[in-house]
Amino acid sequence: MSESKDHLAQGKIAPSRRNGRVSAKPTMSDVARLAGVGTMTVSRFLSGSVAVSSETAQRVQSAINELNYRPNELARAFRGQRSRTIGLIIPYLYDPFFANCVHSVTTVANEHGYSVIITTSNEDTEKEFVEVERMLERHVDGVVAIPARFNESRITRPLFGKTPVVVFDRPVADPTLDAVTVQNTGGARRIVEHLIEHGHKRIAFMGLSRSLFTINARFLGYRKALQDAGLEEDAFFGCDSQEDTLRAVESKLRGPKTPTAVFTSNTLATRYVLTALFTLGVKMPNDLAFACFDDFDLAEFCSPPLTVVRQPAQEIGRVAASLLFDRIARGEIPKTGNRIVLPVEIVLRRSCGCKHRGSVVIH
Amino acid sequence: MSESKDHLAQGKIAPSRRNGRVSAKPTMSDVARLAGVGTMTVSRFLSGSVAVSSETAQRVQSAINELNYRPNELARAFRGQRSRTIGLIIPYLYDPFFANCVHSVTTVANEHGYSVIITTSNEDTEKEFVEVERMLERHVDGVVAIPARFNESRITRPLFGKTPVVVFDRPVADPTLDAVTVQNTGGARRIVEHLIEHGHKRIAFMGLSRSLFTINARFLGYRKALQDAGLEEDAFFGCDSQEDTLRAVESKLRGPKTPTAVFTSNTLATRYVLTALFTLGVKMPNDLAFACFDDFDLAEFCSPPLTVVRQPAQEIGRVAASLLFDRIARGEIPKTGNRIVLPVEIVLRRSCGCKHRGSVVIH
DNA sequence: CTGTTAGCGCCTTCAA
DNA sequence: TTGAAGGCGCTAACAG
Repeated sequence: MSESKDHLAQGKIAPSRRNGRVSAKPTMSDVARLAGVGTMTVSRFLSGSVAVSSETAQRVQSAINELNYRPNELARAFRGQRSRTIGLIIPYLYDPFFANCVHSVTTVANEHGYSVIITTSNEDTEKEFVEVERMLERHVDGVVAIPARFNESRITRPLFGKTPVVVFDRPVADPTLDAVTVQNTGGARRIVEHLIEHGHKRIAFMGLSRSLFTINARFLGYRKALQDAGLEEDAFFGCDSQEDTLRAVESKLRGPKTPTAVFTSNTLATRYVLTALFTLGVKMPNDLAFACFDDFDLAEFCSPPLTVVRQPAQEIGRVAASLLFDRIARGEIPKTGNRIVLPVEIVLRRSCGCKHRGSVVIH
Repeated sequence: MSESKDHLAQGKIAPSRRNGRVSAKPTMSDVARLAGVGTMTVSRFLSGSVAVSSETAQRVQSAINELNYRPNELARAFRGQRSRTIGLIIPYLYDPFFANCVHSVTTVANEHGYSVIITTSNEDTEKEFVEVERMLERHVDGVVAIPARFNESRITRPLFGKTPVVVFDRPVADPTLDAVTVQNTGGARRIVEHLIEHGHKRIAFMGLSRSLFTINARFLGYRKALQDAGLEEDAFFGCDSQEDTLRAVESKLRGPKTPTAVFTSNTLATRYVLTALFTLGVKMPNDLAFACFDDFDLAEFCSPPLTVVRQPAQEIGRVAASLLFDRIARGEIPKTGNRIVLPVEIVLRRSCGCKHRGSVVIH
């Protein structure tokens, strides 16, 4: 009895204390008090989990309006099991491919009523690790990630406990994680075959580090195409900066076996190589035929328009996010994750030497 | 007495209950129990707010290691005043300018030990509003936003209560909000003057809606330049799609007063107009001189290389985020917000008719 | 249909 | 230097 009296007393002094604090946000019990009901009635009214009489509903609603009450999502997340938040990790944003992926992931998440905590790793596995921990401490319900330098990434099941994880663009060693990738090898192989069909015998490959999954996969496609045609490889990994790339391009062009075509393996390398060719005054496609992985706005307006392998960026993000929400809904961690491989599209423009445009989908 | 006994009893049964639940994350009291100390000692050890004896520190540390304990950031945020989270709202991500802004905002936030909740409004003020509410419910410590269609945006002080807000790229009507923008008018004016210096008398302006702050500000710069030179305006607002833009460009070129130069007011309009010119077979800069607002990768490789007004995208995001953390640290909401205007840079390439490259900074 | 109780994990306050 | 008590706002579980 005395206990319950205590509670009542508290209930009575609470409002004045509240009013004392100028800016305290109204809480559910403020609403309950004003409406003359218990907090659970307010809670139920908000969640709709259990019916409340339409008359009380009215009163609660007006109390909410009057106080301009908003539920404290932090308290909910803390109390319950779900934070309604997912984490999103990508290397960086200035690659339009990554930016598009982010756009679709956030869109899907918001459609599910979720918030997205985003972070950029800059390909730094240590920063990635720190940020993953931060996300886990915030109890995100799941994580979508493009792992930094895939093999070295510390993104593995044990780190996440029972929090679902979907990686995309690059898989990871851990087979229990879901992964969404594209036909990197197939796409690269096909476009190099196309260059071969144009009659090229000496085709160079330019890329960033081979320790990046996508770059390596594309290199393997390039290699396969050359091997099948009995041609010799000529690959350079190390387009880490404009200067390095310029040096590499220069030495290739001055070398004894000057390539007649070049294939660049992602947007960044493409930019560096194009700049280098521009600097050196090389004319495409006559001096050198050109094709690259990753489409971008205005590839159409380059001089000449560029032949590319296009990835469905938004689609990749959408599929990865959907997969994650699937996992979250089911609540179980699979023994073996899904491995989804999306098709790419070859877009023929002029830089390869084609006179006519065209496109082919590679599954 | 009986109360305290109750608590002790609870303390004793808790571990077994815990061990019963397979996957419960260890809590601070688990650590405390294992280390044979009170929870406050663990708390103090973690925060470093009060010294603990090095011997207990040892024990606590090993307990933490053994249990692989991570503090529950959700509980902290709930309990305390700070969520160590900021909200970030942008229209969309496929504009590289916006993507770069996001990159720098998240980088700055992470440097401050903060997480970033990101959302895209797609220029939809309703979605923007909903997402702001979600962020507020999550008790973000502050918000950085590019408001959707600035005048109509519902981003105003009352909505946010005492949560600090910094808008960037576009200001809002509310003068109490901090705003970071660039020299839109000055930059546009200068580049149009440059076209005039090339001898052009009929210069067209192409843009999205004038209800977008940046577009309007750039238009005003364009207008000023023409007025000062005694020339006639020729503006089109409505580059909302490729089709609309193509139609507009076509009719301009067929009209009685065909422009000899065109200025496009952002990346999107630029892309549409370039595509239209390409489709119609217009040659730059001879048939038509060209200049645009917003630089982008590979503007260098367009045919011809494009003359642009470049905004310091990363810098804008960095300044906006820093301003926000300033506000968060001070904890007071200003009567009148800061209005920071950053310079832009004119980058002369070939599309304007220049033979030589060059650049000028406009403050 | 509605209310009461209890406690999520942490840290502030008070007491030793 | 350390510990105990209490409560942040919410909702599951149990009464009525």
